[in-house]
Amino acid sequence: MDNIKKKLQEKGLKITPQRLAILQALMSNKSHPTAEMIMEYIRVNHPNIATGTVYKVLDTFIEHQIIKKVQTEKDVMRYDAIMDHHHHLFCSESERIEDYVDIELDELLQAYFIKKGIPDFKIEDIRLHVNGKFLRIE
Amino acid sequence: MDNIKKKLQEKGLKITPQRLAILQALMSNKSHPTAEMIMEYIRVNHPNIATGTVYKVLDTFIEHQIIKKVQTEKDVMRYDAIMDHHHHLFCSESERIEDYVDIELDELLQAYFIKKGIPDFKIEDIRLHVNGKFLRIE
DNA sequence: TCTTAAAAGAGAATAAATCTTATTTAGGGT
DNA sequence: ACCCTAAATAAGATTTATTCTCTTTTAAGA
Ligand SMILES: [Mn+2]
Ligand SMILES: [Mn+2]
Ligand SMILES: [Zn+2]
Ligand SMILES: [Zn+2]
Repeated sequence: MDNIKKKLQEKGLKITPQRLAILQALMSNKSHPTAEMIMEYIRVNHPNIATGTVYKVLDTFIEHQIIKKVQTEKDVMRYDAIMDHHHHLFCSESERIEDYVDIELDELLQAYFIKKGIPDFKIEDIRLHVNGKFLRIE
Repeated sequence: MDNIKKKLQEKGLKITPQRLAILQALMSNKSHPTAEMIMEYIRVNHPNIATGTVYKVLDTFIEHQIIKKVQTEKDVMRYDAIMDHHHHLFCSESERIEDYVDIELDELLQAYFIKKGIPDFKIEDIRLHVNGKFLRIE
């Protein structure tokens, strides 16, 4: 919880109970939760937190690069507190999304694109969306 | 327009003016349009098409693998009529999304994952989301 | 041509996200 | 420690994208 505070301070953000709760929720839940799921989780200790506050805080975190959005095919956004470069595994028959870290792959891609490039495009970031099936229940 | 009809017939779908218009709109517009954009486009010739019909038709097309959704960080879905395997270039400062076809890359990735695999996961499809900036105005 | 299941139209309903305004609060300055 | 104020939150209305329900229309096979 102290390093959560530090994280906010580093970005020059005021430390509020709501921000701490939301960030803590995101950091302890690696399943890329929705805003709704975060609210449910923190309502236990913060019964009066407003929906708008949650969305506002999430936006603030994104702006300050504390969290990221995870794009899905559903009409609901999901959030990710892990900022180290990583890819995602999407289950093709459920909403499950897992992180996939692979430095060897990243190096391979980097080498490939440094050599080849993409015409008229300056690459900033490459992420894989790997669709498939998990062979083990989480 | 005839091969659009054929496409529907192949999937066992009834040929309706609405479906033809929507699929034609999608195939002539490579910018990964939203449902709203498709409606705007086809309203010129189909002024009475219902919003619900457009969404219903799009869903039907997705079910029958005639089109695909394109995931974005905005709260609006985008659609893609190109079904051949390809990746996407996302502009980090606008809504522009372009196709990126690279068979050499696909082969590289395939070789990599055949050799390495992902533990407890059966890969079905790999797509790159390349974020960056377009260096030439479209 | 007739029949009927499927599709479309109209508009209400929902769900996610955003906005507005009043109130509260964090934290720097005194 | 206390003030001050800009920033943050609460509450609830609003918007926007999407879905649903129900009625009417239509495609296409018999
Ligand atoms: Mn939405
Ligand atoms: Mn929505
Ligand atoms: Zn992640
Ligand atoms: Zn595409």
